[in-house]
Amino acid sequence: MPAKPAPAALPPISATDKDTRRSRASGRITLSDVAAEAGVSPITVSRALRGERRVDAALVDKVRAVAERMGYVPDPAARALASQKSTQVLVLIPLLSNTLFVDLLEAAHKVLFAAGHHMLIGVTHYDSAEEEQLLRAYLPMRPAGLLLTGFDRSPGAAQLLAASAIARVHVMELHDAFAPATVTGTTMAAPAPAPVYSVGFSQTDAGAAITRHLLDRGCRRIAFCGAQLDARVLQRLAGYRQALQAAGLYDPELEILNPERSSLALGSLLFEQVVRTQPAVDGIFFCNDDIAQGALLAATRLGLQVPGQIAIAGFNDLPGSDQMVPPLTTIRTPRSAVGEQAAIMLLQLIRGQTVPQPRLDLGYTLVQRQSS
Amino acid sequence: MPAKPAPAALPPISATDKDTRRSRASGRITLSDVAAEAGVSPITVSRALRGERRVDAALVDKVRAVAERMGYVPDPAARALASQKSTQVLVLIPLLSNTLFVDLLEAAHKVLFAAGHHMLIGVTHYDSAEEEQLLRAYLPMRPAGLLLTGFDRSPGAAQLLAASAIARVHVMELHDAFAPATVTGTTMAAPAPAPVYSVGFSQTDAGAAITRHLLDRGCRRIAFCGAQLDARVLQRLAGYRQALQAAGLYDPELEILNPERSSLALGSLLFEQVVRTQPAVDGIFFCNDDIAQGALLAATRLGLQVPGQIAIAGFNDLPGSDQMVPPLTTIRTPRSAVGEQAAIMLLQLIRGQTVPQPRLDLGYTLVQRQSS
DNA sequence: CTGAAAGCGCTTACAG
DNA sequence: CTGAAAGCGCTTACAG
Repeated sequence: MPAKPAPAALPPISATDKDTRRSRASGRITLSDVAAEAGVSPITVSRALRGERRVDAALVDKVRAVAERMGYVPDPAARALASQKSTQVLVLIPLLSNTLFVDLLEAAHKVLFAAGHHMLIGVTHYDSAEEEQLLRAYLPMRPAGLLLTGFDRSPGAAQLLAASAIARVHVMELHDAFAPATVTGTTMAAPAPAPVYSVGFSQTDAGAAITRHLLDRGCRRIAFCGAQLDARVLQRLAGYRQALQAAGLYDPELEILNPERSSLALGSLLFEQVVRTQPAVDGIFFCNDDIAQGALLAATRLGLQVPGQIAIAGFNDLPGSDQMVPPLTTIRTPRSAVGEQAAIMLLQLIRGQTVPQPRLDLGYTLVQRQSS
Repeated sequence: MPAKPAPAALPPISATDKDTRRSRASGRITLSDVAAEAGVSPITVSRALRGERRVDAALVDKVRAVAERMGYVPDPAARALASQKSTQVLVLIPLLSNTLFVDLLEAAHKVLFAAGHHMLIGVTHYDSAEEEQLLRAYLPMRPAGLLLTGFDRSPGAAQLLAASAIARVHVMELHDAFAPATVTGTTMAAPAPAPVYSVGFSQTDAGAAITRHLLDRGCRRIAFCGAQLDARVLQRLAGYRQALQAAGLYDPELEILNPERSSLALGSLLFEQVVRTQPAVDGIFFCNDDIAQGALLAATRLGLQVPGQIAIAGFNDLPGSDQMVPPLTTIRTPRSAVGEQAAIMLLQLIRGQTVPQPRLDLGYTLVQRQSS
């Protein structure tokens, strides 16, 4: 029961205990305990421990030493209540079962944890209603900051965010640099639109790049297989279209779109569908590596030569893609760097520092392997 | 800035604003606001909203209606400070990049979220020092409960837990039913040891079962390939040994243990190692599906027949195992059920209810596919 | 640079 | 079943 480790002696009998303590005493070492021990006021301890400037350096050292010796740990709840701000950072991602987001989370966690923040992870399952529900549940916890995936929100979620004024950074997509400013129609100067912070890369450009790669490899009838159909998949699709239209080889018949969750099994299915219904296809761009991996396995089962008869490319460079037979050509996405840089940007916002690049483009890399 | 959505009119000038409000007013709707509106005391609102029994039913309805209409949301920080307990549940898992734990997390989240709790996820990376650091960081947040993986802890972590008295459930392993009670050596009756709560299955039995399956399929020289070498992998290894010793076919030379993180690439490597150094091996039990999948890909590359020349079995039934060529025989582990049941058990502990089965065995299933 | 006072928004424990 | 008082452990805002 006691928060402090039990002393070597047996615990005092409860009656005695009651006499000694206040009724609600938690047994916890508080700021006041440290203050009394150090011979200063609680506020000074508070300031010293938080690293506020205007405290005598010698005092800071002393207070810190005393706090350390007493094993003092600040109470996050009390802190949050008094300061109206918690140490938590709310991170909303679509799926935990996608390595992409796990890598992002790990990288962000590292930066935030080192800065004394804690991550509260919310999984939306690509469902904007779920996302809104999570925001409704977690925003009252007054998170210090918010990390969101992309820009697609329900109107309700957008309103919650607009009303909250919490520092936030969007990841994996870049904010449209030329978004129209909201015009108020008054004679007063319209307030500058709140800047939108984003860290990612152009999904559209990346989609175009891998499509051009397939063209360069000699493919002429290139299909697009998309699952999930979230905003980023559709951006990759847009890139695919751009590239094929520029080459004069675009054919809408070759877009295979399936709203189901991306998986190896779905990849096999989509591959078989393409092979059956579009036998002339000589290359496929899969919107994600897992469906591309499923396609490679299906090709093995069917005895089809990759890339001899049909070239295959994926997206994201997920684990295992380099192990496939043949190894998968793909786009490597900088998700760890995105998580890290987004966390750094968020810290800058939380601290009220200026952010050098509100729209941080981290690019992508074409990884050519043997499947194309 | 305001927590309420901005009114249609322009915001008042700040001087006026100052006159109207207290200096630290957050603009938030509080319990007192609801109480004033409903014509009762704040405590009654508090009790009504939390569903405490001893409040008049009609009053409860009224208070709830008023709270709803005003859009009142309780402040978690204030609640945590006053009650000395937060709504958070701390969940510590080894790795987020393992589907196993993600499934567990999703299932636990569902139960806990529905009960008004929030999950704080900590990733230990199979490192007990990291785990201890996470406990040190998160225990001061006074989580309502704890979900831990297995029973391996550093002494420091064990001490933190022992001193905290927080409700906790261990997952994925079952607590040893016959753990020795700590004897104090005093003449006083030793206090009954605190019960340990666990939800999982016997990793050892499951390891023995899949090994026996390989024996049943006619394999006589069966190798064990283990990566990561955490406690659960070692338990599977123990099961492997039991089964082979019982059959009189145990050979320590056939245990290939590698402490590296489990991955497809490592699986390929281990497989090639077995084939090269132990050509007589006719079956391999891989401690996890991902290395087994890598082995299957390596077999494809090498042109080895599975199971004709060598049978392969995995563990956990991870995504993609059913898609491999040939599909992978494995042990399906009930991680979603483990997450769900562990969450339910934790809620019972948090609420002070009795737990019908402190040691909940959810079993496992042998899934025979074409790789064996 | 340091501090006394007030308050953050709830719940506990005690009365009635 | 309802409430007045006190308090949870911090920080803010104001003085000096």
